[in-house]
Amino acid sequence: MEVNYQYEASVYKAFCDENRLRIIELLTAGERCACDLLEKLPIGQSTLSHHMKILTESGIITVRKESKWMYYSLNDNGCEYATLNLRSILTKNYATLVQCECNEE
Amino acid sequence: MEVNYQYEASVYKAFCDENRLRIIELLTAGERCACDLLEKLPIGQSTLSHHMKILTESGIITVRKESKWMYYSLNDNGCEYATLNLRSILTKNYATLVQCECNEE
DNA sequence: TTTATGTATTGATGAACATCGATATATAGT
DNA sequence: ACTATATATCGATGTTCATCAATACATAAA
Repeated sequence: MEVNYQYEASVYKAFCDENRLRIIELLTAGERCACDLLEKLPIGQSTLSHHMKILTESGIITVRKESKWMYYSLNDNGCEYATLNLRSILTKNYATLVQCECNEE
Repeated sequence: MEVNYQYEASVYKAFCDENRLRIIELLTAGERCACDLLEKLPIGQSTLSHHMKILTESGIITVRKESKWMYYSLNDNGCEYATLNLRSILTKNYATLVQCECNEE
Protein backbone atom coordinates (compact mmCIF):
# COMPACT_ATOMS: atom_id res chain seq x y z
CA MET A 1 0.00 0.00 0.00
CA GLU A 2 1.41 3.32 -1.10
CA VAL A 3 1.68 6.19 1.36
CA ASN A 4 -0.17 9.37 0.52
CA TYR A 5 2.58 11.79 1.46
CA GLN A 6 0.65 14.83 0.41
CA TYR A 7 -2.24 13.93 2.67
CA GLU A 8 0.04 13.13 5.58
CA ALA A 9 1.83 16.44 5.19
CA SER A 10 -1.51 18.25 5.26
CA VAL A 11 -2.39 16.67 8.59
CA TYR A 12 0.75 18.04 10.23
CA LYS A 13 0.23 21.47 8.73
CA ALA A 14 -2.27 21.81 11.55
CA PHE A 15 0.59 21.96 14.03
CA CYS A 16 3.11 24.15 12.29
CA ASP A 17 1.55 27.51 12.92
CA GLU A 18 1.78 29.32 16.23
CA ASN A 19 -1.80 30.47 16.32
CA ARG A 20 -3.19 27.08 15.39
CA LEU A 21 -1.28 25.62 18.34
CA ARG A 22 -2.88 28.28 20.53
CA ILE A 23 -6.32 27.38 19.18
CA ILE A 24 -5.76 23.70 19.82
CA GLU A 25 -4.67 24.43 23.33
CA LEU A 26 -7.77 26.49 24.01
CA LEU A 27 -9.88 23.60 22.74
CA THR A 28 -8.27 21.10 25.10
CA ALA A 29 -10.32 22.85 27.79
CA GLY A 30 -13.48 21.97 25.90
CA GLU A 31 -15.75 23.22 23.18
CA ARG A 32 -15.55 26.90 22.27
CA CYS A 33 -17.34 29.14 19.83
CA ALA A 34 -15.34 31.13 17.31
CA CYS A 35 -16.06 34.47 18.94
CA ASP A 36 -14.75 33.09 22.19
CA LEU A 37 -11.52 31.95 20.57
CA LEU A 38 -11.19 35.26 18.79
CA GLU A 39 -11.03 37.13 22.08
CA LYS A 40 -8.06 35.10 23.25
CA LEU A 41 -6.01 35.27 20.08
CA PRO A 42 -3.82 37.95 18.54
CA ILE A 43 -5.49 37.67 15.11
CA GLY A 44 -8.46 39.08 13.25
CA GLN A 45 -11.77 37.38 12.59
CA SER A 46 -11.11 36.42 8.98
CA THR A 47 -7.75 34.96 9.91
CA LEU A 48 -9.35 32.88 12.64
CA SER A 49 -11.89 31.59 10.16
CA HIS A 50 -9.04 30.61 7.86
CA HIS A 51 -7.27 28.68 10.60
CA MET A 52 -10.44 26.91 11.67
CA LYS A 53 -10.92 25.72 8.13
CA ILE A 54 -7.41 24.28 8.02
CA LEU A 55 -7.85 22.60 11.40
CA THR A 56 -11.20 21.16 10.41
CA GLU A 57 -9.89 19.84 7.11
CA SER A 58 -6.93 18.25 8.85
CA GLY A 59 -9.40 16.24 10.93
CA ILE A 60 -8.10 17.58 14.24
CA ILE A 61 -11.27 19.43 15.19
CA THR A 62 -14.98 19.25 14.49
CA VAL A 63 -17.61 21.94 14.16
CA ARG A 64 -21.12 22.20 15.46
CA LYS A 65 -23.35 24.98 14.30
CA GLU A 66 -25.90 26.38 16.70
CA SER A 67 -27.91 29.21 15.27
CA LYS A 68 -25.46 32.04 14.78
CA TRP A 69 -22.51 30.42 16.47
CA MET A 70 -19.92 27.89 15.36
CA TYR A 71 -18.74 25.64 18.16
CA TYR A 72 -15.39 23.98 17.74
CA SER A 73 -13.96 21.08 19.65
CA LEU A 74 -11.14 18.59 19.33
CA ASN A 75 -12.02 15.51 17.34
CA ASP A 76 -10.94 12.45 19.28
CA ASN A 77 -10.57 10.29 16.20
CA GLY A 78 -8.55 12.88 14.36
CA CYS A 79 -6.27 13.52 17.32
CA GLU A 80 -5.77 9.82 17.82
CA TYR A 81 -4.92 9.43 14.16
CA ALA A 82 -2.45 12.30 14.25
CA THR A 83 -0.61 11.00 17.30
CA LEU A 84 -0.58 7.33 16.33
CA ASN A 85 0.38 8.14 12.79
CA LEU A 86 3.23 10.39 13.83
CA ARG A 87 4.62 7.55 15.87
CA SER A 88 4.30 5.18 12.96
CA ILE A 89 5.93 7.69 10.62
CA LEU A 90 8.93 7.71 12.92
CA THR A 91 9.16 3.95 13.16
CA LYS A 92 9.06 1.09 10.75
CA ASN A 93 5.31 0.75 11.09
CA TYR A 94 4.66 3.51 8.61
CA ALA A 95 2.32 2.71 5.76
CA THR A 96 0.41 0.22 7.85
CA LEU A 97 -2.16 2.71 9.05
CA VAL A 98 -5.01 3.62 6.78
CA GLN A 99 -5.94 7.16 6.04
CA CYS A 100 -8.17 8.82 8.60
CA GLU A 101 -11.77 9.09 7.51
CA CYS A 102 -12.80 11.58 10.13
CA ASN A 103 -13.26 14.50 7.78
CA GLU A 104 -14.87 12.69 4.90
CA GLU A 105 -18.52 13.13 4.07
CA MET B 1 5.85 28.61 32.51
CA GLU B 2 5.01 30.04 29.13
CA VAL B 3 4.68 27.83 26.07
CA ASN B 4 7.05 28.59 23.24
CA TYR B 5 4.57 28.26 20.41
CA GLN B 6 7.03 29.35 17.80
CA TYR B 7 9.45 26.61 18.76
CA GLU B 8 6.71 23.99 18.90
CA ALA B 9 5.48 25.01 15.47
CA SER B 10 9.00 24.67 14.07
CA VAL B 11 9.23 21.09 15.31
CA TYR B 12 6.14 20.07 13.35
CA LYS B 13 7.33 21.88 10.23
CA ALA B 14 9.48 18.79 9.82
CA PHE B 15 6.38 16.78 8.98
CA CYS B 16 4.45 19.10 6.73
CA ASP B 17 6.41 18.64 3.55
CA GLU B 18 6.00 15.61 1.31
CA ASN B 19 9.66 15.12 0.63
CA ARG B 20 10.65 15.44 4.26
CA LEU B 21 8.16 12.68 5.06
CA ARG B 22 9.81 10.57 2.37
CA ILE B 23 13.23 11.27 3.85
CA ILE B 24 12.05 10.32 7.33
CA GLU B 25 10.59 7.10 6.04
CA LEU B 26 13.83 6.20 4.30
CA LEU B 27 15.66 6.81 7.56
CA THR B 28 13.40 4.46 9.52
CA ALA B 29 15.26 1.70 7.70
CA GLY B 30 18.51 2.97 9.21
CA GLU B 31 21.31 5.43 8.62
CA ARG B 32 21.77 6.77 5.10
CA CYS B 33 24.17 9.12 3.45
CA ALA B 34 22.87 12.12 1.56
CA CYS B 35 23.82 10.79 -1.85
CA ASP B 36 21.90 7.64 -1.07
CA LEU B 37 18.80 9.62 -0.15
CA LEU B 38 19.20 11.78 -3.22
CA GLU B 39 18.87 8.77 -5.50
CA LYS B 40 15.51 7.87 -4.02
CA LEU B 41 13.94 11.32 -4.04
CA PRO B 42 12.43 13.46 -6.78
CA ILE B 43 14.48 16.54 -5.84
CA GLY B 44 17.84 18.07 -6.61
CA GLN B 45 20.93 18.01 -4.43
CA SER B 46 20.66 21.56 -3.13
CA THR B 47 17.03 21.00 -2.22
CA LEU B 48 17.90 17.85 -0.33
CA SER B 49 20.55 19.75 1.57
CA HIS B 50 17.94 22.34 2.48
CA HIS B 51 15.52 19.71 3.81
CA MET B 52 18.24 17.97 5.81
CA LYS B 53 19.02 21.25 7.49
CA ILE B 54 15.38 21.74 8.49
CA LEU B 55 15.11 18.16 9.75
CA THR B 56 18.31 18.46 11.72
CA GLU B 57 17.29 21.76 13.28
CA SER B 58 13.92 20.33 14.26
CA GLY B 59 15.76 17.69 16.28
CA ILE B 60 14.23 14.78 14.38
CA ILE B 61 17.47 13.58 12.83
CA THR B 62 21.19 13.66 13.55
CA VAL B 63 24.20 13.88 11.27
CA ARG B 64 27.49 12.10 11.30
CA LYS B 65 30.26 13.18 9.00
CA GLU B 66 32.61 10.58 7.63
CA SER B 67 35.21 11.97 5.26
CA LYS B 68 33.27 13.12 2.22
CA TRP B 69 29.90 11.76 3.25
CA MET B 70 27.16 12.97 5.56
CA TYR B 71 25.30 10.18 7.26
CA TYR B 72 21.83 10.92 8.54
CA SER B 73 19.73 8.96 10.96
CA LEU B 74 16.64 9.42 13.10
CA ASN B 75 17.34 10.93 16.50
CA ASP B 76 15.58 8.87 19.13
CA ASN B 77 15.32 11.70 21.61
CA GLY B 78 13.96 14.11 19.04
CA CYS B 79 11.42 11.61 17.76
CA GLU B 80 10.34 10.81 21.28
CA TYR B 81 9.90 14.48 22.01
CA ALA B 82 7.88 15.06 18.87
CA THR B 83 5.48 12.20 19.53
CA LEU B 84 5.05 12.71 23.26
CA ASN B 85 4.68 16.43 22.84
CA LEU B 86 2.08 16.09 20.13
CA ARG B 87 0.05 13.96 22.46
CA SER B 88 0.35 16.50 25.23
CA ILE B 89 -0.58 19.32 22.87
CA LEU B 90 -3.80 17.48 22.10
CA THR B 91 -4.68 16.82 25.71
CA LYS B 92 -5.00 18.81 28.86
CA ASN B 93 -1.42 18.14 29.86
CA TYR B 94 -0.17 20.91 27.67
CA ALA B 95 1.06 23.82 29.76
CA THR B 96 -1.54 23.74 32.47
CA LEU B 97 -0.67 27.20 33.68
CA VAL B 98 -1.39 28.91 30.42
CA GLN B 99 -4.54 26.91 30.10
CA CYS B 100 -5.73 28.29 33.42
CA GLU B 101 -5.36 31.82 32.14
CA CYS B 102 -7.48 30.90 29.18
CA ASN B 103 -10.22 29.53 31.38
CA GLU B 104 -10.70 32.58 33.49
CA GLU B 105 -13.71 34.71 32.72
C1' DT C 1 -38.14 44.88 7.55
C1' DT C 2 -34.48 46.97 9.61
C1' DT C 3 -30.60 46.40 12.61
C1' DA C 4 -27.10 44.02 15.07
C1' DT C 5 -24.12 40.18 15.51
C1' DG C 6 -21.39 36.00 14.24
C1' DT C 7 -18.99 33.83 10.65
C1' DA C 8 -17.30 33.01 5.81
C1' DT C 9 -15.35 34.66 1.65
C1' DT C 10 -12.75 37.66 -1.34
C1' DG C 11 -8.85 40.26 -2.85
C1' DA C 12 -4.58 42.22 -1.75
C1' DT C 13 0.02 42.15 0.42
C1' DG C 14 4.24 40.78 2.32
C1' DA C 15 6.70 36.90 4.25
C1' DA C 16 8.07 32.24 4.18
C1' DC C 17 9.09 28.38 1.54
C1' DA C 18 10.40 24.66 -2.01
C1' DT C 19 12.91 24.37 -5.77
C1' DC C 20 16.57 24.99 -9.12
C1' DG C 21 21.15 26.04 -11.30
C1' DA C 22 25.47 27.82 -10.38
C1' DT C 23 29.11 28.16 -7.46
C1' DA C 24 31.88 27.31 -3.32
C1' DT C 25 33.98 24.18 -0.11
C1' DA C 26 35.76 19.90 1.43
C1' DT C 27 37.79 15.49 0.80
C1' DA C 28 39.97 11.65 -1.65
C1' DG C 29 42.47 9.61 -5.29
C1' DT C 30 45.78 10.05 -9.17
C1' DA D 1 48.69 20.05 -8.44
C1' DC D 2 44.86 18.20 -10.76
C1' DT D 3 40.55 15.82 -11.01
C1' DA D 4 36.43 13.78 -9.36
C1' DT D 5 32.94 13.44 -5.96
C1' DA D 6 29.96 14.82 -1.97
C1' DT D 7 27.78 18.41 0.19
C1' DA D 8 26.73 23.32 1.35
C1' DT D 9 25.61 27.89 0.12
C1' DC D 10 23.93 31.59 -2.83
C1' DG D 11 20.71 34.00 -5.75
C1' DA D 12 16.65 33.79 -8.31
C1' DT D 13 11.91 32.24 -9.09
C1' DG D 14 7.35 30.78 -8.52
C1' DT D 15 4.22 29.12 -4.98
C1' DT D 16 2.11 28.79 -0.66
C1' DC D 17 0.75 30.99 3.36
C1' DA D 18 -0.72 34.19 7.27
C1' DT D 19 -2.72 38.23 7.64
C1' DC D 20 -5.83 42.12 7.04
C1' DA D 21 -9.80 45.08 5.53
C1' DA D 22 -13.86 44.95 3.14
C1' DT D 23 -17.76 42.61 1.91
C1' DA D 24 -21.14 38.91 1.75
C1' DC D 25 -24.04 35.74 4.06
C1' DA D 26 -26.75 33.95 7.93
C1' DT D 27 -29.35 34.35 12.00
C1' DA D 28 -31.73 36.58 15.65
C1' DA D 29 -33.97 40.41 17.70
C1' DA D 30 -36.52 44.73 17.60
